[in-house]
Amino acid sequence: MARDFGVSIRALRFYEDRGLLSPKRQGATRLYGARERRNLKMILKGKQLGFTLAEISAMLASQSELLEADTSDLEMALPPEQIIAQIGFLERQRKELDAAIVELRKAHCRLVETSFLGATA
Amino acid sequence: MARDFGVSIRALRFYEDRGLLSPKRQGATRLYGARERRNLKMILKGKQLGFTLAEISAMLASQSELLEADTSDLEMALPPEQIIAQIGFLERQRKELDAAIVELRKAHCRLVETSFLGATA
DNA sequence: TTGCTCCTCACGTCACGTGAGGTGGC
DNA sequence: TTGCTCCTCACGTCACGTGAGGTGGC
Repeated sequence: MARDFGVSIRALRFYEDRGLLSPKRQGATRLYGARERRNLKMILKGKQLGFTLAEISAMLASQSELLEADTSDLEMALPPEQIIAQIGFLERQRKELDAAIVELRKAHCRLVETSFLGATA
Repeated sequence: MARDFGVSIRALRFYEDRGLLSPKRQGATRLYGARERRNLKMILKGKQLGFTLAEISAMLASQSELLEADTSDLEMALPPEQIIAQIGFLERQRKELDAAIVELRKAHCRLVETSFLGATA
């Protein structure tokens, strides 16, 4: 049903298990409505931004509490400090990634050099 | 013993379980020698560069096979194509990280703006 | 004796993947 | 009847963390 979103059905079950989704049931079969689609959208957005499911769960909760406004969904559920913290977290990761990439590039260059030396020797 | 490396003892057990380390035993107590220290160094280097333990395991194996040269340890155990592949892999991750950071920054700006509006309104 | 480190299970975490075995409706 | 999708356990994966309960040597 809701695999227009490109997620596995197992993932949907898992989100349901964690309380992030709660589709209606018709017997055993799950029925995903507009609300579930909105929630799934937020889940995927949140994941893409590097939040854990626990954090996303909190966002969904705080969102359904103050369901007055209807902002871009995401930002209304996020306290600014959490955004700052998340940015810091992601930037640290990026630094580590960059360092690793640089080092691998160097290693590759050295390998190419030495193989040339070996070929011409 | 070998927590000069800043890894948990559980991690050492785990690496041993995976066959990446094989310390001698004196009764039940493990004795980590020079070889284990070298291997642990490679493990940590490999992890830092984003390789899985399975990949690192293969490196260690191929390294002990051709234990003739004694290059910077790391590069000798890495076929160039694998380096290239790993660089590509890490760069894809970095792109996703960058996109997420940009989006979070935008969201934060919008939040600050609207809170100003709210304060002056 | 107290306190320290070492040990071995073995379950918990994170976000799912992957069968195993069974059902409903066209 | 065949084939399809849906379902519910429940174990597997990745890299460990975290007790529970017991031992050796100063």
